[in-house]
Amino acid sequence: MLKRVKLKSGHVTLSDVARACQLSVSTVSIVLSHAPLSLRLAAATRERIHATALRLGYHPDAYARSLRNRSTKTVGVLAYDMSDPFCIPVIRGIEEGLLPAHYFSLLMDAQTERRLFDSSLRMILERRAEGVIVIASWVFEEANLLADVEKNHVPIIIVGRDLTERRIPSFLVDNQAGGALAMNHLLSLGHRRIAVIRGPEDLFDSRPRWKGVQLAADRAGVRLDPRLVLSLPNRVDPISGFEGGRQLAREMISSAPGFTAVLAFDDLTALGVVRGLGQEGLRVPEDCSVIGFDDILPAAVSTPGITTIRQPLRKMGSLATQRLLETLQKTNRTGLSAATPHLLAPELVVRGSSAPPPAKARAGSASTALRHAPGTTLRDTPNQPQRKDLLHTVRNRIPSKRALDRHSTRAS
Amino acid sequence: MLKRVKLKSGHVTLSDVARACQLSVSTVSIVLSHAPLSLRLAAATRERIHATALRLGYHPDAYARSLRNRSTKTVGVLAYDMSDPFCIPVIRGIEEGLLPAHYFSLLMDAQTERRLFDSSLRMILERRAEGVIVIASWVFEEANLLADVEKNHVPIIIVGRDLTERRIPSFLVDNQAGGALAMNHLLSLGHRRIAVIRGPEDLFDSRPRWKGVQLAADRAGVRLDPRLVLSLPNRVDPISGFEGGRQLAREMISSAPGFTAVLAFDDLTALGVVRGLGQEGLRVPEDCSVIGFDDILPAAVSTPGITTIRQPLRKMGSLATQRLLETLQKTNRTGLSAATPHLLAPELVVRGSSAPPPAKARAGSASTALRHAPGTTLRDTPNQPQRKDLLHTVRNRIPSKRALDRHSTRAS
DNA sequence: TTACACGATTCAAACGTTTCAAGTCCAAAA
DNA sequence: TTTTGGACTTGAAACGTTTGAATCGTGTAA
Repeated sequence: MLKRVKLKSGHVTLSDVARACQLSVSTVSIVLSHAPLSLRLAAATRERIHATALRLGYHPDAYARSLRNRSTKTVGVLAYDMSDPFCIPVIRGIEEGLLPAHYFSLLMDAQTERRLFDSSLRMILERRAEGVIVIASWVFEEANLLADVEKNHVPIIIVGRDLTERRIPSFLVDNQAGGALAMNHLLSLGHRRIAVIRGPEDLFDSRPRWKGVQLAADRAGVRLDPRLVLSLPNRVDPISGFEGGRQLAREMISSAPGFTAVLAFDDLTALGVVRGLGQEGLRVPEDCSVIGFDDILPAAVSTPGITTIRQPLRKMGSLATQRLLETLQKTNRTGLSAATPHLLAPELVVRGSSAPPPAKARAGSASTALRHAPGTTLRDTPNQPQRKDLLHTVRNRIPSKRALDRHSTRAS
Repeated sequence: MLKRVKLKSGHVTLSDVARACQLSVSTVSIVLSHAPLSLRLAAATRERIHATALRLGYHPDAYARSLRNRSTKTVGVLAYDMSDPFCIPVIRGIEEGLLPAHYFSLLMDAQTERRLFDSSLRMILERRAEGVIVIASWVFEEANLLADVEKNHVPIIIVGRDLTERRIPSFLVDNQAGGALAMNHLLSLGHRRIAVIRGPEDLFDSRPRWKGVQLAADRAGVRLDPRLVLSLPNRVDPISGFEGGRQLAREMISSAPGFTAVLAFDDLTALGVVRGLGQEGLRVPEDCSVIGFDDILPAAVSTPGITTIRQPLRKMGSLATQRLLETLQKTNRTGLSAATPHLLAPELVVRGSSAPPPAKARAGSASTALRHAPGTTLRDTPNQPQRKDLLHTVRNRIPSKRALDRHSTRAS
């Protein structure tokens, strides 16, 4: 007949329910956790326990439970910067993969800060996430914490960056194919004098995208004017691309005017370019076309909509998650074949910002210079996670070298 | 000399470290948790323990620790939809408040789904968050789980919605002041025939914003044409406002043409309006001005930039967090004075989408009809959390009724 | 020699669960 | 009457920590 007067934590526990029911903790646990044994219990008892639990507002303590069960059903998700619109659809994809498996995401935002990246990863480790998905277009060099992740046998996967050289399975868009896709689109519209704004040096994506652009230009026999190929400065936050695009566009107009299209590193840069052009009195697309990369929300809702290369962001998230869950299934966790990155095929989304060059500029160009493969139609809906209808089939997960020609789709 | 061969979980535990050091678990714990007792320990021992822990990659188990300590240092953050650009700055503000207090956010995304809202809240309860912050422009009526939150003595705060009637402390923008601010801006530019797109019925913000708009119009003696006052349909996801704005703009052009400005419910709606006007051949701002509400990223980076009413989103997040932390400090948690909502002052951000009406329309209007209070200059930088320079001082937290006139600031 | 203090380390209990083995009770079979 | 068996319920240990109390040497004072 012991009677505890003060309950230390404000939370209702199993023993609170047990006391109220005049039953043992075990019994209550068995019932409330739907253990197989609960079938052996009198229906009336079960009923009573459930009712009491509901009345008291009991919720099992995930901490105690995980401690006992040694499973947290948790996957750590470490985003390099959640204020980058890039991250959100990826996170949605991850959520989409996690939900049916009854896993739970532990979402951390590194806010483009190294310090936070480290502390977040530590947190994920301390919270005993069973796996980690890192969303990083951003660099995290020589993070010694990653070694700790391995020491604790926590599988890790990265989205948006190729880290296969460190044996980390990687899911990212085929940047080279995307770069080529963008260039081919402009070429097929008849543009010949094309400005390119490359990404910042410290961003992994910059190089392969540029390579794809060059390749496509070479193939078409178009020479890129070096004065029209500039690089963004290293980014300090997601929107610095906008400022960069705006300024570089203005610089190019004064240093080497006469281009009829700008191929921008990403959508925010493209939006900056549109702004910069406007400030110089040029209209998009009448005077100059602009194409971006990523297909983030702002690109879709601005006017004109930004023609862009869509990254299957959501797909990247869900594929990465599936992969991680598969790994967690196996007891033998060595089999994370991280030999080659998973390159997802990008898709061209044509919106209002690209059009044939103005008549005066079009003079010397052979309009049928490029064969233009008829692609599937793609509606002009933004790459937003909540649109169920946006889950396009990615036709070839790892595109062949020839994929460059193939992708060209036309939207409204 | 007992020797355990198989370690069940892959994680390195205290006893692993202890064994490696030939010391007891207690000793190791004392050292690694920096308990006061650790000062009594031989420096050499301390050294050895730290070194071993580092070598093995030990990270304390947050679950076991919280269980024992009965404190999780966790605050649940429940966002109604993270893909809404509205949420991100608020989350940043929360993070900003949590970090210095060494609290940790448990971020959940309800994805505008009732089911997920419930399960997320349950999750937060099960993970023993010490408090909850709900970001909700969206409704969650009769959520019985909220009762459970109370039963477990978990303080709760809401951002973006007034729930003081349920005794929940609420932080939100002064919507009525904002609505008036928007209308006054258009009026002061000389617009008289103004279209208004009201928010959907099911959104709390719609009514007070509209009230402010009406009030301002009345004061200026301007009558709003009922054919030019339409409501958005209930939203299904964050970007449905865009589609709504686009369609309503086109409808209005055909049903009651001749308006010179559109006051849109929020930024996405405004962006939709710009698109819709464009499709009908109208240019912004030359033929028609557009003003939005919120100041989300897409409004800032589109061209022209959208003139808008900025919500101090980040501030809302950090104030709410501070308030929550104060409550957690006290042992007596009853003092959550939730009598009146905390209304933060909105700010007018002038960008390219608003300008005086076209000359032909301006004919009959008295151009000096309104006195125009000179406001502080506000730079045209987007309401993005990562810009440190964006932390404006909100001059009056709870604006007086006369605040309507006062706020009018001009940016580049 | 005993007692004592002191510094260094360890014991053991507890946090809220889950789960297996082991109860208890009662009616029916031996 | 004792045993058996089934239906229902409980005891106790464990998960990885933390922490106040206890232990163990060892050198010094009584």
